[in-house]
Amino acid sequence: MARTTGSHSDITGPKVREAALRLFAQNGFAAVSMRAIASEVGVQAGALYNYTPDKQTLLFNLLSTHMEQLLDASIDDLSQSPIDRLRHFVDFHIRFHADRPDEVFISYMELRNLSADNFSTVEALRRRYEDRLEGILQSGADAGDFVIADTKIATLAVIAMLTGVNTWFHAGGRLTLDEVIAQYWDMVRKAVVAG
Amino acid sequence: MARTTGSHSDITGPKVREAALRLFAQNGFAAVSMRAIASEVGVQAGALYNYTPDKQTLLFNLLSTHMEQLLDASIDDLSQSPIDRLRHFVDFHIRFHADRPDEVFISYMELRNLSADNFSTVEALRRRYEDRLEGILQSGADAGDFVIADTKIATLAVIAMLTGVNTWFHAGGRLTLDEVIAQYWDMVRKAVVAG
DNA sequence: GTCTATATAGTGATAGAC
DNA sequence: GTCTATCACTATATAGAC
Repeated sequence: MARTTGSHSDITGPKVREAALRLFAQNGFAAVSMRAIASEVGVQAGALYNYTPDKQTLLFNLLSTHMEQLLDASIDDLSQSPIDRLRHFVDFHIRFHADRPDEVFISYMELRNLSADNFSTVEALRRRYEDRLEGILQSGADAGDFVIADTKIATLAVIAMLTGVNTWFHAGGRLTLDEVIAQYWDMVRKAVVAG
Repeated sequence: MARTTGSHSDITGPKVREAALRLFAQNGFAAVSMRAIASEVGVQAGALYNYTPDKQTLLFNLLSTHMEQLLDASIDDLSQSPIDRLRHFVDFHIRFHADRPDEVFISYMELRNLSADNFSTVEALRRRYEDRLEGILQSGADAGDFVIADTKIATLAVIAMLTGVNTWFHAGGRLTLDEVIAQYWDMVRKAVVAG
């Protein structure tokens, strides 16, 4: 397949998103210039506008794609017991987030830099993910497996606790991810059962 | 006490810090200009430099002051039982942070905008606070009151969970702060005792 | 598709008048 | 202590050549 000289859309597009993701995570959306992204990709700033209409859309695409992948990957098997569904959620959440530190970081840090419309879209996706965990906790509470005063609070508490792993975990550190997951599962399990 | 016309140092100084805090929390350090801060205070941009040598120092002072106040206020009574010390920590942490949403927010969001030296200073204060909780958990584990696989992980998990309250709690909402604290205490207590 | 050049506007910080 | 004016940069985004 012959290609016009200088035609690299299929290569440059992903490189722009990867560079933007890394730089946004490292320095913050507002502190990263289009020139800095272009420099990282190896093109001039003007060329970036072949791949995004503006800087705002670039950020939005990174965040919405991440949230959609999170929702696609988080499968809740309703045929299992609430305790098994919760165990799976904890394992999945920590692994998925540990694999994508930059995406997770900007998803928390750069929400306020989204336009109002874009924020609503991302926020709706986040709520759907939270609802998935709340469904598990509610099922367990209804079945008498869990003792939870308020499932919404418990949902937010568990997610905050699990996502916090990303602020300190690094592969090759004192503990393996399996060990970390085991202890978090132990704490989450105890926190929601009778005690 | 006579005062020279235009001399408002004792008023303007705090106003500058308050405006910077509010704007940094709302829009992010990098997105807030000195002109925007000045406008909020009611002076021209040049006047701000009577109160801070530069924008970086303004951020640093907000963060370090907050961390020092946190450390000063978090008193751990070693004569109490580990469970009572932990209960007090949970209650204190949630209340202190709920009272200072802007300070807490920028303390997490703007760490990367600190210079290397300033970051080290703030980071050291944060570690001292974490160590306070880890001391409680270790005492309880040593006494057999708590069952904790790794006290460092448990420390980070509990702090992440408690600080997460700030992302959603607003006074006057569905639940009072007392109710929120009661449920978080229930979850934390169960998570660290035998189960 | 990428380049160079540019329009337009904003930035942190400083100098000197009052 | 605050003002106005300004320096030296940097920003996003666009136009038109190739």
